[in-house]
Amino acid sequence: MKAISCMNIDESILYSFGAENTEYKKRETIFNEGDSALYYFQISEGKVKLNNYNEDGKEFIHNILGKKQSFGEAMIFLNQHYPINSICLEESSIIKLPKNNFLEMVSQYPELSLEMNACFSQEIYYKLKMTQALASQNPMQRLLGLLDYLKSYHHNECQQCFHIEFTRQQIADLTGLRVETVIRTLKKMEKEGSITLKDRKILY
DNA sequence: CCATTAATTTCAT
DNA sequence: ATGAAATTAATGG
Repeated sequence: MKAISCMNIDESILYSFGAENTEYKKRETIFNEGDSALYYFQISEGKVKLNNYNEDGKEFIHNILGKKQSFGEAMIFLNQHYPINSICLEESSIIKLPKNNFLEMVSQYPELSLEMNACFSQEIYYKLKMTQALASQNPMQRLLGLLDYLKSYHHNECQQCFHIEFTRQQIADLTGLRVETVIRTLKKMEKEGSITLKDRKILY
């Protein structure tokens, strides 16, 4: 299956429709839960996490996105507020295109709609798989759900050579597990041969 | 070096 | 078995 990085629109097209580039520092917020969704965002450089905090302050990360990936586009088709926060994990350069300009762009480049449908489909498919995995009490099932989800972003079909570029803490926050549980479960998985741990890298 | 951040272990529950 | 706290390792200036 072709992996789809959602959604990578040529930067020059974005600029021609009035997009602007904003630099963010590490830990800086791009938008907060409750803000109205007014822009399409695409990462030019850097890394962004989408998260929430539960009632006792524990973080849940929905996704971590990198170069050439977009976020917030689903909300553009709704008159809704963001249900999540977006925060930069490192110094990042983000292109943002106002909603109306975005819609104008899509109407002039209808093929973007198709691409976007493909992206949304992919997203929904893996979100469902993640939801299934997260419904399990078993930490290993949760981790496998996340690993499959992440691996789906990349084409390489090779066995255990896909490097998970997240910290243990981030993995914990993505799966709703504690960091110690992640560490312990990863070790168990290595023993069973489902992953490889080299130095401190996780290969799946 | 020192400061910061991440990974792992220890220890109490 | 789990998580908070302490310890150890690595990274960056």
